[in-house]
Amino acid sequence: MPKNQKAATPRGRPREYDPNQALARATEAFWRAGYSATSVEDLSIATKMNRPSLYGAFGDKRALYLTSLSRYVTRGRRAMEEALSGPGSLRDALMRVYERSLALYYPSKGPARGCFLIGTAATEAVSDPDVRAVLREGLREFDRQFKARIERSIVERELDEAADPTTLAALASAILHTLALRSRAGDPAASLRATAHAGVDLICGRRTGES
Amino acid sequence: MPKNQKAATPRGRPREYDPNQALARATEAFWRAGYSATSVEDLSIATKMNRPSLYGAFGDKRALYLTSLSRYVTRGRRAMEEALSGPGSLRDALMRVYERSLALYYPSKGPARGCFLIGTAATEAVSDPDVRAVLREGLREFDRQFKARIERSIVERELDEAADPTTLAALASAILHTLALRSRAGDPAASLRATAHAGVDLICGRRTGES
DNA sequence: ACTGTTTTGTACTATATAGTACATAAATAC
DNA sequence: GTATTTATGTACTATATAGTACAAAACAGT
Repeated sequence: MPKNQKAATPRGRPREYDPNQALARATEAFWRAGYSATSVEDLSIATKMNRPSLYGAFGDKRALYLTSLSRYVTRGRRAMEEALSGPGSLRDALMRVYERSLALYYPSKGPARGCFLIGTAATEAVSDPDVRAVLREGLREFDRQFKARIERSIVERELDEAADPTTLAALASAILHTLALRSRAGDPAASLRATAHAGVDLICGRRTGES
Repeated sequence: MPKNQKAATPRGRPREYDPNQALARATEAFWRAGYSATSVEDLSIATKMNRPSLYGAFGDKRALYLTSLSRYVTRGRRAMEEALSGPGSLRDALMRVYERSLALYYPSKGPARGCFLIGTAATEAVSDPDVRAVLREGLREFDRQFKARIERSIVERELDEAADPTTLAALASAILHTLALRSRAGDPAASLRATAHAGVDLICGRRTGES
């Protein structure tokens, strides 16, 4: 039996928190108020960890924020892969992405909060190069995925082969960005759903107004 | 001669600051770092006003931020009216809006900063109803102006009368939103210009890839 | 010159916040 | 049991920050 593997029960006093859940709670705190307006005290309360445990587990506030952002981008990437690779047309796939995003932006309880990355990292991005890098790479990742799905639609003759996947993907992302922003501005979900539909119609080549 | 008018020279010690310029400087400070990360001390330095003068002139930090936001929206509305009412096609008008926005988002000196409203108010909007109201109304104002210009294009037979001005305006705004966001994420201005062109092509009814 | 008015600049208080030192607790290894 | 290891909880320090009190300064009117 090789003993390289992590010990079933580590040495000292066991943790009283679940690191993954704590990170989720910290993310929610940042999501509501943004990076700068969230104090370490707020994070301590949200995660139910005392301050020294927080520092021990995640480092300082900035490191915790960057970890939260990375986790959010990773999970977003997976959710998007799933939504885009599902059955149906390009239109179906895109609408699945937007519907899932809206479900995230409007939690069943609590106020509309939009996208964690777009809603909070955009503010810090100008003054913090690391946040900017995470934001830029996150947005690029979404661009890439939209682009790959659009390329597939061109290969499958669903879209005209004259269509440019890069710019169409940028526009599919633009729809996502406007949903992220407008939900945080308090727009009703129904109006954003309509916007998403109109955007998808345009991208998929149906002129607005046609039935 | 009626004496209701404001005195040419008011009573006490004259101000050593220009209120409008001070507001512009405060806006720049908020623009860089966001509302929460900007301290009153930062604002005092940026405006070259000492703290008591700041409070006397603009109230507390939050009031100053709301005033800065309102001023930005007002000026943005005027700039947009000008850009949209200028000569040329709908395509020309929309591109003027985007070009002017990019000029604002990428200052000649200093790092890219995106849109002040979108880049900073979106973060505060969830927890501050007043900021949320300014953000929502600001976005709506831009929607309204795009819509009015699009309606004009329909009347003038430039656009198909089946086109829906409301959703097309929402998409024109979406292009603006993605520019605002991506510039803050550090994307190069040239790539955003390409995105704007692609979006305008789609809105004005030219399929991507056509010459 | 004197008075009243408004702004400025210094200095202060009270609180919030980040980060850490240290004693205690809870587990494993022997 | 005893030592070792890791986590927890309290308490502390140092700094940052918001907001204000108060005296001095700079003007107008008389």
